[in-house]
Amino acid sequence: MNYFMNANKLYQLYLQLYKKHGDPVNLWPQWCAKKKDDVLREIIAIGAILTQRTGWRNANLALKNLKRESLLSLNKITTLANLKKLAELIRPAGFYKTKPKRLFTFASFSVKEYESLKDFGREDLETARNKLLDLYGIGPETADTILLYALDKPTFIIDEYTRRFVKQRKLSQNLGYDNLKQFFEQNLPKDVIIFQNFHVLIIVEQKGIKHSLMEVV
DNA sequence: ACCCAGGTGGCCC
DNA sequence: GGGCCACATGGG
Repeated sequence: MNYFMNANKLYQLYLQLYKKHGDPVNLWPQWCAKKKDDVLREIIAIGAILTQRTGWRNANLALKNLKRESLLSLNKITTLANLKKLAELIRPAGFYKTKPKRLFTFASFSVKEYESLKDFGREDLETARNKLLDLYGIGPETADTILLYALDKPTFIIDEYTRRFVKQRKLSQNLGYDNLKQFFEQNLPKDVIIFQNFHVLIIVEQKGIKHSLMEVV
């Protein structure tokens, strides 16, 4: 396979994007913040679920609705067990039959099993990742987004932007999730900051946007 | 009226 | 185990 073939080349590409677009902490200040409090960690995790197969404009509308009702926290979301109110508030994010259940399932897991998201973050990466993947509605991309940005764990996110980026630059033939994830992780220093930055830089490079996609903080 | 947007689980074979 | 497919909304 093409692992290990161009370790330095991929890192050079990262540095090139960094030079072109600047430090991602200035582009996505919340997601790349060095210090995150639990409130921010929870909002990032909630945002990761709301934005599944959905534009950020719509995910933001859902986040704003939750914030307006003072329900933008995992604890508060667990109080909405009948899902009707939750469905109503996050409706702009689409998929009203599945997303409320997904959000509630994740919130319940976190609140029941752990003191806080930071507490969940004390689990080692593989354990935490497997627990997330066991939850209804959390697939590899959402799990890795929560791990990388909400919990600051060194795991690489593969999303549509990453696939397009890899395809356009012909970095790898195999575009499967696990294959691409290994490709990035094995050809870069295992550093959470680099993983976070690279992912932001790929999106900025692909979309040309210069600001955080998540408006609510 | 179309098309798209940071996926996932449930089918089918 | 890989390859399809439905799923919902708001904005261009």
